[in-house]
Amino acid sequence: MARKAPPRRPLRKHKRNGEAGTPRAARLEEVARMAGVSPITVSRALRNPGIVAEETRGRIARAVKKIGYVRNFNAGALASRKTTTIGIIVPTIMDIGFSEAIHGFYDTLGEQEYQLLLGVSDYSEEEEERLVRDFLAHRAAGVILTGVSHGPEVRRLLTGMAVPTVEFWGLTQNPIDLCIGFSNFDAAYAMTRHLVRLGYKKIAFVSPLIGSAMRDNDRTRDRREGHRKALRDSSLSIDENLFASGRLDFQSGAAALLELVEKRPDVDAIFFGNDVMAAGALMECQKRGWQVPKKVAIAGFGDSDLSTIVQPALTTVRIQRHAMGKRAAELLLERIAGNTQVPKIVDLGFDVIQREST
Amino acid sequence: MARKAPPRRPLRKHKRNGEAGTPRAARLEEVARMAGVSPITVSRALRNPGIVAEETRGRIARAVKKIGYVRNFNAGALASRKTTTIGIIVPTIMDIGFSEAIHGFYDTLGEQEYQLLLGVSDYSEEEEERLVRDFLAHRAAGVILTGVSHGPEVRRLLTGMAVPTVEFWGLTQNPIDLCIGFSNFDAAYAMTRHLVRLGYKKIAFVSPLIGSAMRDNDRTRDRREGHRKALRDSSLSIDENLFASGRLDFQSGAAALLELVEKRPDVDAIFFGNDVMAAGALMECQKRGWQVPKKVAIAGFGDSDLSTIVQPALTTVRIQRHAMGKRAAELLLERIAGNTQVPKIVDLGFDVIQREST
DNA sequence: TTGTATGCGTTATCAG
DNA sequence: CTGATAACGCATACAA
Repeated sequence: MARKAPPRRPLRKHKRNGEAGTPRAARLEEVARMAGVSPITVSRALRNPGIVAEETRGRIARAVKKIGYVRNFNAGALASRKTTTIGIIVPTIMDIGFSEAIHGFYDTLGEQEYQLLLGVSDYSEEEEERLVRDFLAHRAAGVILTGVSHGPEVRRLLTGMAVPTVEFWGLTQNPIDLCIGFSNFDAAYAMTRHLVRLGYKKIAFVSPLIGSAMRDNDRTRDRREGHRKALRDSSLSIDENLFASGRLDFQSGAAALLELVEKRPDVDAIFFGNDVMAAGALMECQKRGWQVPKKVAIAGFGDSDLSTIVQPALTTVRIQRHAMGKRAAELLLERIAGNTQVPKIVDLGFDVIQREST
Repeated sequence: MARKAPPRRPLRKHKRNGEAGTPRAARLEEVARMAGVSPITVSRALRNPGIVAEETRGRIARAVKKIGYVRNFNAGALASRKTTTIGIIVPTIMDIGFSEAIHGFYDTLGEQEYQLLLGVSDYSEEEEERLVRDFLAHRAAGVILTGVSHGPEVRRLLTGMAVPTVEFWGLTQNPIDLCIGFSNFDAAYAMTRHLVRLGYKKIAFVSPLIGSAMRDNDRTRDRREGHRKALRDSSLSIDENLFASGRLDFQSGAAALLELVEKRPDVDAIFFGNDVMAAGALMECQKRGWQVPKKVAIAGFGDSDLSTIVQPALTTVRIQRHAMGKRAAELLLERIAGNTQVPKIVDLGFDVIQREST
């Protein structure tokens, strides 16, 4: 029983890269050796050329080129606990509004040597949370979220890890960190009031449903509520037959138009929660020879390119899509840079654009 | 002179995290301590739960939750020399075609726990090269590029680091690694031949110009050349007055139409290199009361949603936008997984869709 | 302006 | 199924 433990052989120090199997990417050290300097000097030359002597820098540059050295952000991030990665989540990229916002980010980020991690949530809070987790696992320097309502974990994660965050496309008094956008409620309210002023009495509202789950979301809900409030404030009755919804595409816009006209033949205006649906309805009117806005007025939301192209040109709500992205990125970068003077809530507003369809 | 060197004080081992200043993200080790296991076990439980005893796994899960641990991909990537990051470069996201392709990637990547680094090159080869470099610095597991012509460095970098790569939206016999798409040349050729068969003789072509540099690119060039070849093969003369170009938007489509009609009043068909421009031209015709296709036939490229909505519905070339993205991601993932049976060149083809505008 | 020593948080490898 | 140890490639802190 009382057997002695076997004498402990010294553990063989294992080299992970023993065999010359897979070719490895070049390391800083190899560049350093070739340039006759230390690795840290190469590192400096690459990140902050100004602080390295010109002559040294030249030798390093040559070595880098010759060896084909490519930086390793992962190692760098680990050592410095910093990254130049920004994570952004949009519900979809099939909506030109979000595409344009992303375009806006790019105008700011591109020049600043930041990389963009893109997440598409498909309007799902669960998916959004998963994506936020991934961004944090990447130790993203900042995160941009669409809208102002998220799962509870999202806020906890982001504040817990103290990651600069911008919520855009909506407004709230209690942002996770910063927020920039416009009030969906106010915008819809304004449009409906505008329609009332034009003399319309039976004003319908169409909610776009989105994502594979075909749900609405906080933005859509806010718009619908803004519309309802405007009706109440105008002493117009709220008739549930004047509400419809449908998938966010041309066809469903046309379908919603027909549905409403059938339910309430006397409907005199339809406010679509999205330009695309409004354009679809406009096309349907054209096909059927219905005069717009004579038979029925049509308004959209978003002021996409479409709205000036269709006939008649579409009355719509203009929002600052590109600016929203651009400014969001600017705010985020300032925040990351440690600027404490960054405004926490930025309202970019909206405009009701009266054209020919109302 | 002969002063002795001062006795070497032992260097103070510096702790980087001496002060309790910035709160640090929790580490694997802390979770391990709380769960009463070693860090490596936690690591395993997180990455591959199956190989850890259920009971152990439970304790670990609880500790993770309590501590609020979030994985650190940077450290993981460094240690394993692997990432779950895919880099993709598109020329723009303002074109619905690319948006839809990205959407396609997502349908594949999302479920596979990969993250997406997005690069927008704005149709610039220099920018594309910079982005590829960034992706490599992130040690992306794979890269997806738009089109098949790139700066020379791009190929060198990608092959040099042996990064699985898919080029999409075009076809070439000599891909960097894999490629999937359709022949822009053949597609345009087919459309023009189609127009010839319909009896048109004066068939114009409009090249969309893109990016802030307003250039064309290999895809556009291929389409134009396909068109020219079709004319030659049909024994139709090539008249430079039947070529125009303009920014890729509605307005420029309308402008190109007017320009062509002015230069060649007898133009009987116009093939636009992009649906958006074609739709713009269609709108212009409608405004002016020009019958389409009676006065002039109009064809587009891309089969976007627009094409079925405009009146008359637009004849166009359908390409597999969503499938291109989805399949590209599938190919890439198989390649990353080490599957050597992946086809190197995948032709998704195209279809000429005859509607009412020709 | 450059170099030395050390740590970043994880995973591969090998042992049990 | 779990653990001990040594890398992974770079940047910070400090010294020279």
